[in-house]
Amino acid sequence: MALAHDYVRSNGLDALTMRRLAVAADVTPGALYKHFRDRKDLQRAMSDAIYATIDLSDIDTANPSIDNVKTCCERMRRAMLAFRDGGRIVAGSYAPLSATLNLSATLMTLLHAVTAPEHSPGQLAAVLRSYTTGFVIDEQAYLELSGTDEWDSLVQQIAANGHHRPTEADDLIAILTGDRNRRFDTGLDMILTGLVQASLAPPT
Amino acid sequence: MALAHDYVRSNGLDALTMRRLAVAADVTPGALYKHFRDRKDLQRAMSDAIYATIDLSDIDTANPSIDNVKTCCERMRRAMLAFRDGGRIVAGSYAPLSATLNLSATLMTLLHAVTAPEHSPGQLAAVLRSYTTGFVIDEQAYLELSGTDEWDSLVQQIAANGHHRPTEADDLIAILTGDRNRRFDTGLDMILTGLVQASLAPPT
DNA sequence: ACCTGAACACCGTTCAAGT
DNA sequence: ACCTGAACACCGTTCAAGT
Repeated sequence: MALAHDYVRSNGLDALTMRRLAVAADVTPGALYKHFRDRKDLQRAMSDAIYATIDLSDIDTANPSIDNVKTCCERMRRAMLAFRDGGRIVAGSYAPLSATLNLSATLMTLLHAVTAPEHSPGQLAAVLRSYTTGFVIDEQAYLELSGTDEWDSLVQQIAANGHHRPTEADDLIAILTGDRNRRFDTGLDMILTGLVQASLAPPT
Repeated sequence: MALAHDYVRSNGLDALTMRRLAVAADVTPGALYKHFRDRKDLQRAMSDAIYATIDLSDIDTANPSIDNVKTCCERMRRAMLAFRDGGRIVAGSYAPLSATLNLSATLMTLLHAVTAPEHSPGQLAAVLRSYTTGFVIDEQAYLELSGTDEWDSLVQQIAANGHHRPTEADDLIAILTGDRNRRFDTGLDMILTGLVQASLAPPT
């Protein structure tokens, strides 16, 4: 398992194949199928391994706050970012394994206390997850591209195709190349502010 | 191009290979490389073809409103849902092709008028995109799984592994199996409400 | 319980050569 | 400009057989 992540870290998800993992593990390809049912099962295990790197010990679930929720999401993003293609590995893998469920549980507990009464904590958890994974996938796609000459040609294509409204093309590129930490944070704020306003700042 | 989507519609993205597409197009594998640089280029073209199905003609950009923004996002989701694995096809593909840029542009125009002054419309556009794609990926992953016996075994795993807090396990499943249209909509509301509040309901 | 060897039915991509 | 044929270096998965 650790081997699989080592491999992806240095070679990317698309380069991870059962056969290459087998040689990395000094084993015959067929032997892997005693440990994982198939490639999808391997990816689920990798997904959970990513969640397993998230340290939640300092988060006081007895004392929930919006900041705690944000910290959870930020750590989720950090964890995914720490693995090459981490976003894609996690997205839609539905890994109901221990580390994944663990994060879900603490996030849910925090949200129970913080969510405005008219919304469901589970629903908000889903929104936050969708946002975070979607964000990281885009981010990592950009990271893989930038630096290569493929990125330059993409930028040129955007400029060329968006001839009608040149400002938006620039905007599109600026968003990607800008400070992504801040952008993620602001996005979180955008989502959370609307939700807690009702409970924290009730109409006088 | 249309052929590629037909193929994915009936066989799924993972089953789409250059070779199979070639036989579907009644052509030799090598011939495809005169139309697409590689597999990634093909996926970018497919991504744009998905956006091309979105009809924006009835959206009055001169008269921007929150409802118009929501309509845009809903149609984006609809378009992705209409194609098998549409979310994954679009996610992080950075297709700077005409239909994609077209949607970006109208969304941006609408947001320019509606976004609270302290936030950037481009940033909000990115948040909405992250949310929508993330949502659809999860949704389609569920749709592919549900119905198969794999889904049943996942549900059992969730129940078994989440032994500490059984309620949350149920919650997790309920979220997925519930009314996803409503869930998407509420999520949008959650995001947008916080953002326009400042401009629509200024403190007295 | 875990592994090997060997096989089966595939992949993406390239490239000289044809029209 | 577009296509074929053929090749190269790979894939995931299965399964009898070994230990």
